[in-house]
Amino acid sequence: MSYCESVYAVVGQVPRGRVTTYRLIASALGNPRGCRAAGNALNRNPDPVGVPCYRVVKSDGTLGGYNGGLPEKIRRLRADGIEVRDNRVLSFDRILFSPAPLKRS
DNA sequence: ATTGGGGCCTCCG
DNA sequence: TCGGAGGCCCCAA
Repeated sequence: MSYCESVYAVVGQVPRGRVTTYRLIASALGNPRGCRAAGNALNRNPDPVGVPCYRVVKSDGTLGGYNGGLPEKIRRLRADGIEVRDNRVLSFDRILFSPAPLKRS
């Protein structure tokens, strides 16, 4: 399983109404420094339906980027009941989700 | 609030 | 195969 695929697998763990960060994803895969690589993987998200990459934000709670455009990312988050203001997720510390470590094969 | 430097991975020549 | 560029980042100044 490629790095990209494992990234998608981890993102799949994030429940509705919660968010996670690029950093946490990289950590779950065993390397906290791979955060940028994780972002790179999500950038070319092959399956926007099965992989809700809009639930992934920066480690400081700001939104980060989105292939479909930020407005779209915000809309999707709101649809999940998450409030966004000034490019930042509200109550970030309360809805932050830490993915379980994933073993790579 | 900005900025520069660092590090991980994938794609393309 | 090898090398370089770039990406939805992070953190210390």
